[in-house]
Amino acid sequence: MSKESVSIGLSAAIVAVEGERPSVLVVAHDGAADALPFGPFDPAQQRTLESGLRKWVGEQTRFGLGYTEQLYTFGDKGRHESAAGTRVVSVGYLALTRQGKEAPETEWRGWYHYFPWEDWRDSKPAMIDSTILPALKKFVKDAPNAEAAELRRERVNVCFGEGWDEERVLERYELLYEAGLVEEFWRDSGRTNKGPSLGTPMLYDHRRILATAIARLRGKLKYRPVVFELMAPTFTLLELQRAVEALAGLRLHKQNFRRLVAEQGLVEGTGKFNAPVRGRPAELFRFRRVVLRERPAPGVRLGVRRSKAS
Amino acid sequence: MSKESVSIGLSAAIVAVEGERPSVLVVAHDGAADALPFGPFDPAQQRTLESGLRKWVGEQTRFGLGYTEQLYTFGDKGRHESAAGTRVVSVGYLALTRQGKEAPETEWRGWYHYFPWEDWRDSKPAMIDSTILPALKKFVKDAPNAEAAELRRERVNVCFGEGWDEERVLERYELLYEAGLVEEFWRDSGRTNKGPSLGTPMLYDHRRILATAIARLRGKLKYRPVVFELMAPTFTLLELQRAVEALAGLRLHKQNFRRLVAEQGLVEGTGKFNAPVRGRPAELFRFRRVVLRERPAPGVRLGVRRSKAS
DNA sequence: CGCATAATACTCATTTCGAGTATATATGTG
DNA sequence: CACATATATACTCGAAATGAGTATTATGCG
Repeated sequence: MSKESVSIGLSAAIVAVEGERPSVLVVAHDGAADALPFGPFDPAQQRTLESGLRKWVGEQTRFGLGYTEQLYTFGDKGRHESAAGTRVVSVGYLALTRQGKEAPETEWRGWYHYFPWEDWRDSKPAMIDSTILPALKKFVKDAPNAEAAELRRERVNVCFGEGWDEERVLERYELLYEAGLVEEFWRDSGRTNKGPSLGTPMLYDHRRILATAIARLRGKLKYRPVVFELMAPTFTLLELQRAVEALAGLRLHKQNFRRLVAEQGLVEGTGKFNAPVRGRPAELFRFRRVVLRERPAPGVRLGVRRSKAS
Repeated sequence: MSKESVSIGLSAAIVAVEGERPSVLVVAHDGAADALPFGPFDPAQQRTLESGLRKWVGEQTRFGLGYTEQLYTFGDKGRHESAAGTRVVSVGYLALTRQGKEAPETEWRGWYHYFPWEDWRDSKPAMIDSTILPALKKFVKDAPNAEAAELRRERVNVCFGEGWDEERVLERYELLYEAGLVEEFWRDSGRTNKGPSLGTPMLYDHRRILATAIARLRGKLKYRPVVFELMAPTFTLLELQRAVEALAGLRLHKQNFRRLVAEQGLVEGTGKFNAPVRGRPAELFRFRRVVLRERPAPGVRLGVRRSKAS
């Protein structure tokens, strides 16, 4: 067995929501592609991978992390190599925080810059019908044989066909990658893209890690009360709804959303009210930490709405 | 930064179901603890982590893997160290297969040997009330301070309290580990256990990886048709139900289970029937692969039953 | 035939879900 | 102040999903 050294890298998709904008902390040097905060894992100093993560994220970004969750470990050759030629295996994490002032070299960026097709809040993004589906149709036709074409057709249908499943963020990104619709595909294969390039590209496989993070978060929303990690200590129900909508990329039915949240005992009123610009003042609520004890799987069930009316 | 070398290990929880027994492929040397098939990742030879996995699993166990899924990457100090003292970071995988003849050195072992408290099919396992809860009560009392005690109380309640959530396999194992109720805790801390030791221990952190695998599989069952990876090409609905029950560790309501499976279009009848020992013959069904195209998130929803009757 | 046993079909009450209407409380405008 | 507008909150309604059960059908066996 040959002896080639491996090093472990840690990347984190650090997510916050500000009003209606879900954002991710990126390291942006001029000219170079945006990157997720990334650091090496030092086995001599750190007892666990996660403590290593917390340490250098703290150093690099001055952020205290709240909820963190490991996402996936990527070790693909060619996707990420260190200068010395050692193989880098990167472990991706999702971390939730309240948006604060970013440290030097980093900035908050709305995550739909990277995934414009994932935001269905206003309406179905036009690019899906105008660009994505035609290009994917071609991708199906270009399959090497009939069986492969059938497989591709199924994937296209599951990802972008009838019945939008907001959780399939990674599947959609991977499909667009294979179809050559995102810049990373051309960069990784060393060729030049002559077709459309969707969304803002990122360094290495960081957009894939971010896709994994969004997918995981959208799923988790429904059965664990993770949104509250992103909210201020008190908030109105509409603010909470907007945060969930921002993350899920969908509009929710207001009345039903409040019913669900209330029924599940996720929040309690504070008796105080906000001072709205117009309209009736809304009560400020806080998260009821006790539900973690009371209910086996509390989460913000979505209560999606399918019609147009509000 | 000190220079300590790291190596990557790959472990796989290879799962099959035989009748009512969910089982996992283990490497069992006499005397030594059972281990998951485990091998080093050779960065020089392998392009991706998964291809590395497939290669040595094939060599060691002669098994072709079907569905595989990465689970989690563990790097805790002390939980797994190589002879040379290098730090081993292990990437765990879940793989599903149909049970066949095992290769030398490996054998199929029912996974409830390792997690006897997870099988609620007959009834709530007696050990929970007789052993686990009393010991955990003591664990809560032994907390260093009141706040820690409260945290521990919440965890105990979520893991073993009212409302069994069959997916929390990992959380429960970790809690039992910290409370010193599984052998690995004492082995890892170099002390001798004088209290109860629950379930069969495994090498290194393999039981933790297996717990992660079971948790993931139990979750996935409900929204992806993964059970069919474990079934023969044709099967009766009761066989399918028994497989799901075996994995989930719960009994389901027969009539409702068939309604769900049928309504979702997961299976189609073959027109053939089995030859039962007694009773009316059951139709043999096969998995309808097309649902992967038709429905966004097909899965075997459970239809849990809460009463005793069949 | 008359059981026992299992498969399959059908019924029913309750809960959940999506959608919508109604009412309450604020601001701003003429 | 009356009224339009905007937002918050409460309540209603029908359709579908869910949990639980009864009824009927098809076998083998004594």
